[in-house]
Amino acid sequence: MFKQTKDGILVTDNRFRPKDILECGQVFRYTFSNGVYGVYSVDKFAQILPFEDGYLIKTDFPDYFIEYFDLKTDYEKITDEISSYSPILKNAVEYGQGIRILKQDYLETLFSFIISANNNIKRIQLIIERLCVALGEKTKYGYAFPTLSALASVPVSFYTSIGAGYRDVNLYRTAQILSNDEKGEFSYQNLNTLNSSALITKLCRLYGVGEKVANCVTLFAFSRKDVFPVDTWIKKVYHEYFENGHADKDICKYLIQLFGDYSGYVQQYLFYYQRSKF
DNA sequence: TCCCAGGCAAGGC
DNA sequence: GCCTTGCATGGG
Repeated sequence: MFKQTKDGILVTDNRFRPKDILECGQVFRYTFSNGVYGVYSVDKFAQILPFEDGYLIKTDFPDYFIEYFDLKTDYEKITDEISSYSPILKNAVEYGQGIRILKQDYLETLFSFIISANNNIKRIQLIIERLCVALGEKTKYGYAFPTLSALASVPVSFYTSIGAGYRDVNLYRTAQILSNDEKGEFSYQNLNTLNSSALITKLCRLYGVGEKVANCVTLFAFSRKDVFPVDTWIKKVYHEYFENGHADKDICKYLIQLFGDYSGYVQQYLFYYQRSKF
C-alpha cells in the first residue's frame, strides 16, 4: 500500500496515520505544524504531508524510512486479529487504527527511554532536544541524535545541566559502558542474536535500564513483538480491564501470556487509548 | 501543597 | 531472593 514516486513515498493505507504513529508515545523527536509532521531518526529526517487520499513521505532517505515506518507489514491483518480479542481491544484499535510500530535506532531508543523513567512525555522531549542541540551534529535538517562517542565524552554534570534530573548518572554510566564495550557485548548485532527475554535480561545490566525500559528498547529498536512494556498507564489498563489478581511485578508476564506474539502491538494500542482518556 | 509522569538503584530484610 | 524507599524536575 505504498509506492515510491519522484515526490517521495506515497502511502495509501488506512493503517497509516502520522498522528497515531508519532503521538502514540513510541517516539519523541517529531514536530507538527501547518498539518505537516516532521520526524527525526538519528541524523535523518522525513516529512509527512496529506496527499490526495493518503500521505506523502518526503525524505532524502526513502529506503531507510520504508523500514522505519514498517511499510512492508500488513497492519490490516494485525488490527483485525487484535480487534477480535475483546470489546476493549476493539475500541482501542479503532481509536489508534493508524498506529504502526516504528523501527527505531538502538542507541537513540536506549537513551531516550532511560530519560523517560518516572517522567512525562513533554519533559522527555525537551531533555532529548537539549541533548541533541548540545551534542548532536548539525545537519541540514536540524540536530542529529548524538553519537556514542559524543555521549561518552561528557561528564555527569552535562546530563544534569540538560535537566535530566536524577537520571544524569544513569545516562553517564551507560554511555561509559557502551563506549568501553570492547567485546561488542552490547552491540546491536550481538544483542539481536538473543531471544527477547535474554535480550531484556542483558539490557537490564545497563544503568537506568530496568524491566520497563528494556521492554521498550526490545520492542521499538529490535522490533520484537513478544514483549509488553508495563508503565503507570498500562497498570491502570490492567486494573481497569484485565484485573486477575496479579501483583504489579507480574503484570508483564501475564499480558505476554495472554497476547503472545501480538503483545507489542496490543500494548501500544492500549497505551495510546488509555492516555487519550486523560 | 500534594500528586503524577512510559521507573530505577540501593539498601534492608 | 522480595519489598521499600528516595529520587530531580515541572505541570496540574
